[in-house]
Amino acid sequence: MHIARYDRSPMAKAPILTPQAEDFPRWYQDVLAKAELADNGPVRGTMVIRPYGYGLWERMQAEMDARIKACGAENVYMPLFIPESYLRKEAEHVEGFSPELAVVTHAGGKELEEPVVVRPTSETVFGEFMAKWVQSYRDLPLLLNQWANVVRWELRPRVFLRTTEFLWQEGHTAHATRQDGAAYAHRILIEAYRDFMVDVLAMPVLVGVKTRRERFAGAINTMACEAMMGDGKALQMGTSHELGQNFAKAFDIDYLDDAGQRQLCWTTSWGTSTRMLGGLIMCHGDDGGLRVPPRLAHVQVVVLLVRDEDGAGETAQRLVDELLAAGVRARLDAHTAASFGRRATDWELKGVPVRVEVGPRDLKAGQVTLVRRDDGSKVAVAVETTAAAVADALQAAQANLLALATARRDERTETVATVEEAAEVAQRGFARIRWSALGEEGESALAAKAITVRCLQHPDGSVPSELTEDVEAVVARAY
RNA sequence: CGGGGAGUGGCGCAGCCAGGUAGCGCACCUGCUUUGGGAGCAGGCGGUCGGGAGUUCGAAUCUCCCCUCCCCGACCA
Repeated sequence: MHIARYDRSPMAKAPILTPQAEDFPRWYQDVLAKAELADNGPVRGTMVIRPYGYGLWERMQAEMDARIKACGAENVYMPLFIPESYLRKEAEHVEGFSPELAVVTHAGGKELEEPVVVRPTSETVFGEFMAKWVQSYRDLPLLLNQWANVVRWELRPRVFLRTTEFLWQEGHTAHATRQDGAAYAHRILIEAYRDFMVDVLAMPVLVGVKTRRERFAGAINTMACEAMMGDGKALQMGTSHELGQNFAKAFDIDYLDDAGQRQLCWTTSWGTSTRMLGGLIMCHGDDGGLRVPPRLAHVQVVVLLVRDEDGAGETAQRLVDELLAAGVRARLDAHTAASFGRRATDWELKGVPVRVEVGPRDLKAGQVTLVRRDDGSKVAVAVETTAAAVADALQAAQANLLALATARRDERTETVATVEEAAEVAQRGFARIRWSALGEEGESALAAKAITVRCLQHPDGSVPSELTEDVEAVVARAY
């Protein structure tokens, strides 16, 4: 068994993609097009998600949905249209969202008496119906989730990262006590979100609480998962909010406790979106394109038939069948009308974790060539051991991507003492600074330089329940 | 909304200053030869040059008006 490394000679040819180091945003655009992930939609800020991109989203949905259900929530569907009056019931909420609302004023050929809003999020509709469904302490906690599209009119859209319409899941829950609501919002953040992001996406996200400035409109506490991208900038991958009793008051979500007393509920909401696709691309992508972690990949292995000679075609098909039977998401590329190099390059652009090359040359030796996308390694393996070798490679690739992303994050993170140092470090990565040394004044000063506090956390990475002296702010430039 | 650019086949661009048959690369289609790292050759399809008005024998090119988009600064999953 020999190990080789695919040498991408820098002098050989013009790069397929704009190199990351040359222009990171351009590289991102190139990947979207070349990996056939998405196009811009006809209306500014909208996106068309292509089959390969949507396949990744479907895998995200499946993994997230299982974790959300494991936390006890059930799926529902709420309407796209919301009466404008609902939004106005919670003062901070409407204030936070009004600039980006899409409002329907005309329908059915005439002007509507009351305009309807295209949901930017569904706290208000959930509030209205949770009030109806919750009567007794026995109805609590009420744990709901929905998968839907939402619309927030964006001034500076970027595909996946900030689009006017995007897909997401939004969870909404009602609880008897503040403590129970807080615990649940935290549980979702850790057990559903962080677990998924670290374990499946191989992204070493930080968790913490948002400052008052960054808090969700209408929440009393916002927690978030923050990831570092390949260029050192931060991306919020998901949020979980304690809404206190703000929405319960606005929508009369109350119940009778076991002593027959009327009590107001405590509610939460939490969401993750197609933005995670953007995060995935910018976290793991390299100059050869996307690199998809195996546990997420909807195409984990492509069996690439080099040439259909000497029974290579039958062997390739048999290997695909074997892999599928072993539970591996495998696909056959027998499109030999296209050159080998073209097809290899295209699958690398798409980031398929493992490629098995089957051709007459290897088969004469009873072998196939196994290539890993994460590190470019090539290994010759005996045909009959392919399935086992693939399984090992998938596992190793998953671990390697997480290790690489963690190493980069740690290399680009520095603990500093002053606001000036924080601003300096944030030019290339994350700066950690005592919140007591930064404060809201320091936060404002950084904001003038387009640097924000991504989250507050304890030095050990845990989520603070109160702002004790040891709490640190993670500050960075962000998408 | 403030500052800087650009609109020409699906994508990326040249042509404009010195008006005169609308071009190039990629992609796409057909054929042949290829196929172990982005194939080659030959032949093809495809554009009212962002819109309108004007100057002119003649406008992608000159003049005026309008529209749109992109990039950098205040909000967000």
